[in-house]
Amino acid sequence: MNAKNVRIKDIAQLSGVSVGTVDRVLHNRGRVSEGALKKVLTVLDQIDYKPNLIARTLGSNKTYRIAVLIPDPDQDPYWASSKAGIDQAEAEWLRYGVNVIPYFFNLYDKNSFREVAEAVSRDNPDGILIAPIFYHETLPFFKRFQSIGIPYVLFNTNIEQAESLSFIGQNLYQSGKVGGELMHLAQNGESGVLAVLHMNEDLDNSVHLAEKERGFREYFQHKNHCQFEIKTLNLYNPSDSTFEDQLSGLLNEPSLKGIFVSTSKGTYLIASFLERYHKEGIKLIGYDMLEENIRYMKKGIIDFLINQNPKRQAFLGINHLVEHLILKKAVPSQDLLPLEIISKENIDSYLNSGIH
Amino acid sequence: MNAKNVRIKDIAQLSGVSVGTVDRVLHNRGRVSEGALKKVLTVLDQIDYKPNLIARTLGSNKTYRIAVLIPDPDQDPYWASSKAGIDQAEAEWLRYGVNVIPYFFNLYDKNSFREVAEAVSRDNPDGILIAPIFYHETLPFFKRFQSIGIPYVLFNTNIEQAESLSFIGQNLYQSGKVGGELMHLAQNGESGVLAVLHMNEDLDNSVHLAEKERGFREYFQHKNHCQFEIKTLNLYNPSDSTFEDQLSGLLNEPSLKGIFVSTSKGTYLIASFLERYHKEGIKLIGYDMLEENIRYMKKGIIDFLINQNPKRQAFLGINHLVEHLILKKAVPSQDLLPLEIISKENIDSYLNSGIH
DNA sequence: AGTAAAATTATGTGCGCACACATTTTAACT
DNA sequence: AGTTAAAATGTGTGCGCACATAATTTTACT
Repeated sequence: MNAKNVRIKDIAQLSGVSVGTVDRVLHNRGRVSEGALKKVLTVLDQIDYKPNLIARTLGSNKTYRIAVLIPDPDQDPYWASSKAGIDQAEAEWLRYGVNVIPYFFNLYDKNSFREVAEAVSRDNPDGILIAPIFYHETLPFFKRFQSIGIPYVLFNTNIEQAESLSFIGQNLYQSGKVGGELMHLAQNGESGVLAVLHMNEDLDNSVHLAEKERGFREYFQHKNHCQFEIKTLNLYNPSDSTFEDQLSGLLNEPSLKGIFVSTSKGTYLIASFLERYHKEGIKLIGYDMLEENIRYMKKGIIDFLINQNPKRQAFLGINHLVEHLILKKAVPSQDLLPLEIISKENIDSYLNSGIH
Repeated sequence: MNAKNVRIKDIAQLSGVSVGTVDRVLHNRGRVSEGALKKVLTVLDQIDYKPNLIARTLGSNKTYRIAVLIPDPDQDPYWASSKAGIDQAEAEWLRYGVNVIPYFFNLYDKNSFREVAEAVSRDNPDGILIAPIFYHETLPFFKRFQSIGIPYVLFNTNIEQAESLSFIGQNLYQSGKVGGELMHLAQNGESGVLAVLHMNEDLDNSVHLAEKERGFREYFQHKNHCQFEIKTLNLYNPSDSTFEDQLSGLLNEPSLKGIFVSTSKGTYLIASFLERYHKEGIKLIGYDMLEENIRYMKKGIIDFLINQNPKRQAFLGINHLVEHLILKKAVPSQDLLPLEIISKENIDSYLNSGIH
């Protein structure tokens, strides 16, 4: 009817060249004279050409391979969610010739990461989505990927120096502040002990957890009528012998009013302890809608969850790569997801809704 | 790598007829002899033919007209958000031959709705997206649309009897409960007066607001240690003479502890009154991230907002219609969006993120 | 049997794009 | 100026499908 779409043919006509030339300009294939290039570019500048994705995939029978480098989903339900997002994205793009190839590394083993990353660069994919949870180990690979010209997108954890195509995640500092706000809300009084709890093998290597703590503390800093004392506790493997000692030390603190856990897996672990020791009145705030966390929230043991939406993060990561590779669109260098607050009353509404 | 897809051509070859015949069988267009029909059907039965939807949309060079029936965006910023979502969806699908035709009706005038709905059915679009805020006036039109075979999708407000292709919105009852939960959290004590405030011309006709109130009250019903008294107030046009009287009557209530406003526009109107009268300590909870609401939230006058995400609702509405019309996909009969909780600390994270 | 009409079946075209290949223009030499 | 290589540009084909149209077969009737 109206608003006919601009086709390559139209661009060719407008700039007085053939479609072949326009094609070469659009794809930077060279072999175009300066004059023609200029003519086409001015036309492209004036109109808003959006290639017909459908026709494109039909025309070129290409397939793209995107490598995904994440921790083994079997080790942690958080990463299982990421995997789900990746699968969903693949299902969506499969018909456009996109193949996603997952590479899993051991969450607790840097060497395994190195090996797998090695394998990725050997397989030479068209694009890479990566969760760079090992800071030091990841850096050299970015250089490598860059030198062989494979675009890579980061998610979950940002590394500024990575010079990645784009990062998808959250503002972790602000996330900590939201944790503080919720903790404050959940409290009745204005004093007592609050704990920040990290569960990680290697805290030095994981700046992201420290960022959350900084935000949490910052929130209370600015509330001068608050008298809370904030303690930090680093726990490692739950099977470790010191684990239970350290934790029960904390839980026996009589004026303990709340715990803020910086990781999703840590959240339900702590919840299980609170339940076991029948500690009530201690507010618990943690991360993500893992199955276990949902259970403890419905039981009333977890008060709030901040949703990092691992599924959507991974989904968007693939999307960005596809947009870059196939649609040749400019992707934002940062895509910060909202800090979703999950409570007992709205949790179901999140569970029932798709990824969107 | 991946299994080659079966094409119409292949089916033709296997059954010993031409592609034209297969095409006629696939689309039930008749004009096929019994013998040929049988041959094709047996082949179709044995193999799993999935038509290439991409090629299909390319091949049939149809254009689709989708009518959108919503209140005038100029009357209420909430509906301006919806309009924005519609525009975004149109931009996305324009190149695939989808045209969106907006029809606006007067938010305060049922007759205007009737007239515009009449116009829609006269124009005979391929699909309709509709915000059925006038319950009684909308019903007959659904019958009409059904009889002439135009698929329609509802958003914002659900009408069970509508037998629509799909509904996009939120669980309003649950939304009220979230409001209750947040109000409870924001309170220091466990007693006092809480107000539920509706701003609507015609409350009888708008079940959706009543649903929110029901949820809100229900939340406190089940908290037996709560001593709150909940009052309901219906306000109409803010330019009305009784408006200010009614409202100041409420605000002068000495034990008023909080106000829950059921509409987005109402939220900032009340906020402006709270600010003008310097009423502090009255917690205010309302709906949606309208510009005005954002301002009052940052000022600390609005404590929480529940995000209905009008933009995304409308966007998804168009998407569902497109998926039904063009891609012939099965769309879910309900798409309930999450009840997003917005606070001072996470509001920016929502503002910075796109629609996704 | 012969012919026209109807029913059935086969072929051709275009959708917008990518890409291979043919053709023309320009440049670089003898 | 003439020849050739190189650069630039244009043309043609196919992707899988829908749909129009052409070609063929079947049926009906003189």
